[in-house]
Amino acid sequence: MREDDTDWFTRWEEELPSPEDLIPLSQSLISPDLALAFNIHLPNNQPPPPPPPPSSQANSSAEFAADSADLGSGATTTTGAGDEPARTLKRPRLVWTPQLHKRFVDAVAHLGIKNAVPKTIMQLMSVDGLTRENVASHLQKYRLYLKRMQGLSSGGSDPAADRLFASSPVPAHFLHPNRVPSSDHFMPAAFVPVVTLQQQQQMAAVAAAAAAHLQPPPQFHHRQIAAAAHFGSQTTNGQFSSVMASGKFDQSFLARQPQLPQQTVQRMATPLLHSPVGNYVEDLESANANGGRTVLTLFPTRDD
DNA sequence: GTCTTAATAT
DNA sequence: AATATTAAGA
Repeated sequence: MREDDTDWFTRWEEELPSPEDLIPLSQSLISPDLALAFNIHLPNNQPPPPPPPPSSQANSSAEFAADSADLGSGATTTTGAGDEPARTLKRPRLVWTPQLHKRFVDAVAHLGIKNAVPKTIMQLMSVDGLTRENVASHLQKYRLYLKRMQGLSSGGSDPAADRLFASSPVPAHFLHPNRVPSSDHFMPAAFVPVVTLQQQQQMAAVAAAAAAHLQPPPQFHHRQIAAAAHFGSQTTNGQFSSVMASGKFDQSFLARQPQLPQQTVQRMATPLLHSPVGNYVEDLESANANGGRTVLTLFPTRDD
């Protein structure tokens, strides 16, 4: 049931969110309970404009949350009151949303296999609050995923597994390194400064509720539910196909060669859009016997 | 010091 | 289950 998809990058580009699309909402980290208790609702986002070529300039940073906009750049804050938290405080678990993962994949793709190490990936992603460890951990898992993928030539596709990873197309070079991406195609428009929002939080919550066959809180709209439910289900159709006919390729990315000196990564991320805004929202994992675990959710925007 | 991998913890 | 943390080796 796998179809060939050699145009994945086309789709990929199309899916790049435009600056207007992202709502840089700065928000201090308020305690999850607080956030949930007051569950804040998002402004909304405007209809998605077509994928503009790089050079579109945006000014989206206009509307900041009246609530608490400072935190945006600087230290991680945990509670609105104090602002010297970082140290010694445990960060909430990061939730790798499809959007965030996409960013990760983009970063890896653009760095080139060789430079795609946690630190550089992290830098390229330029997601405020994202740590090297976050990336390292994700990278490790992602590599395992790719490896697994190679094992499968035809036939099996484990649908249930790896939903997240399946949500972003795997660049061909990841699988067959023979090709050099540099000279060729794409270069995704521009990274947009990220990120996070409560939209996300709500989406996640709704998705969780949906998954748990629960009834979502009344304030959510159907569209949101649909969107939330959608992500993760498929999104990506036939990304792998004849690629691995021969069985094995040079796993340059999977099994890394000797270390090489790392060089400075120039963040191609939206150099001049607006100031990097980092926001996180704490979210409580609900609907599960989890004991209310706190998570860090970084999320850009919509989904289609 | 960073990276990678495996194992283990939450 | 997903993510974090740690250990050990390069």
